[in-house]
Amino acid sequence: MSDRLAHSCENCPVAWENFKNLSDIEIKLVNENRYEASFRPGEILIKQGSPAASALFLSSGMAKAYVEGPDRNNNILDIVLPSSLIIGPGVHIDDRYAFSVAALTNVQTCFISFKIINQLIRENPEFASGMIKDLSMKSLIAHKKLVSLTQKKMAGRLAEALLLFSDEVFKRDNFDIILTRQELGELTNMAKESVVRILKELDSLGVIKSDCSKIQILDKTRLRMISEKG
Amino acid sequence: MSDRLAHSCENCPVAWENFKNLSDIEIKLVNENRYEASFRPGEILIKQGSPAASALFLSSGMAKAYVEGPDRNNNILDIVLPSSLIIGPGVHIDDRYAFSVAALTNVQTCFISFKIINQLIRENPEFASGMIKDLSMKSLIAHKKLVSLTQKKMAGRLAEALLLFSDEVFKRDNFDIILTRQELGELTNMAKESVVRILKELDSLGVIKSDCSKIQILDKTRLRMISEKG
DNA sequence: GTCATTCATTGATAAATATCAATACTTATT
DNA sequence: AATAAGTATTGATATTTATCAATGAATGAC
Repeated sequence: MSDRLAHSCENCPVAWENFKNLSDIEIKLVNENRYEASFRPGEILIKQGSPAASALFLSSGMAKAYVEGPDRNNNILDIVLPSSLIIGPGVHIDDRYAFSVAALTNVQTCFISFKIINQLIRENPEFASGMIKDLSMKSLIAHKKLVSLTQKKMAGRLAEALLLFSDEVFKRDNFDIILTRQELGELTNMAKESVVRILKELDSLGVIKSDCSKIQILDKTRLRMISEKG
Repeated sequence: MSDRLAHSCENCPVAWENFKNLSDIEIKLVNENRYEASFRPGEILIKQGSPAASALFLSSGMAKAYVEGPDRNNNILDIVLPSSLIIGPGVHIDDRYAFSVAALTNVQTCFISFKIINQLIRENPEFASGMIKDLSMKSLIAHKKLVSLTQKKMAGRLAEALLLFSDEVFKRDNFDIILTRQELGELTNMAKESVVRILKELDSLGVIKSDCSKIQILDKTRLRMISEKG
């Protein structure tokens, strides 16, 4: 992890949408209290339980947000991409991060002191409102995830994960999945062996082509059906 | 469901904590745009998917918040008690309720137009901040629920639910559980028959006494252990 | 009070999924 | 290149949990 200060928020192409609600003076404040850092794959950006002092943004790369359960069992909550605010809900409650974040690729990040964020919430109602929208959106996603994990069977959950990568993360139909089978299991709540078996099954059905880390979606309509039918 | 306007927010003993951040004029505004309604057990206060115009508070009674999955499978998210804000996260996003709420007992409610809430968010930074805290707290609870539902086995999940009733809802060790076995299953993500079997098992272990709707916790330490060990 | 309906319980069985063990394959390191 | 460590795959098996079917108990409607 190497530190340096670079670029500027004013014209950042991957700035958080809510920063558009800030005045020039306010965005300058953010910019002056911003620290860049870069991470390599596997390195931990945020550790669950540690004191939460900053909000985090990726300027490039991908990371995973996950909760560590008892017995080293993890649940991957989300694949984190640039432009999205990473701020554990615990920050507003008990000053602790409620989940961990680890780099999946090389990652460039900006840390912005939570003091500044808090000040902006109090000074700029539009910004506060944007923060509420952001939290609400994440809450909605969490609801969906809960229903998916509890009501769908393995094939449906894995299909959903593949669609996440295709539609949201890579925005293409063939990609190098950046998660191991173990991690895919942590995302979809199943054992790594089950991930392997269901990938193979989807492959033999002709819905996808799966060769180690390379995934190609052949029949997206069918994959969507499997995802929805559970 | 009968309507009438009564009491007043100014000295409501079960007012939402965040209303304490409002000025006299603001609380008056809330009070003037408030409608009371009462419901009987089973009646639906909020229907998932319907247009979201109001925030809801219980002034007395208990309700269940639940998401309706495909195929009439429900997940009970939470038991709702007085003093807590009920406002689907969808309200800030797409003006739809993201979950349903149904009365478990006779229930007195206050509906407060979301327009007013939104206005207060923009005019009163402390109130906005309180709203962010509230959303964050709910988000934290959702994380915990996710981990619990995916990583614990049935006995652990049911033990957790019993502790919820004992510690949060009734604040006593013997109570008339207000959920059917079916609903207990929707809360803990298991079949109603499994609920019956595990209650029986906990009973024969001497941890609880379970007789239809009457539950008595005999060994809370042990119950907590079962809940934590999974 | 009687009937109908929902709710609770039980046992038997089936389905879903995890675990274990062995092996092959990759990747990084010396 | 040889070794080691993590990763992927496969088959066999065990565990967990749901489903089905039958019955009794409780509750509400008339």
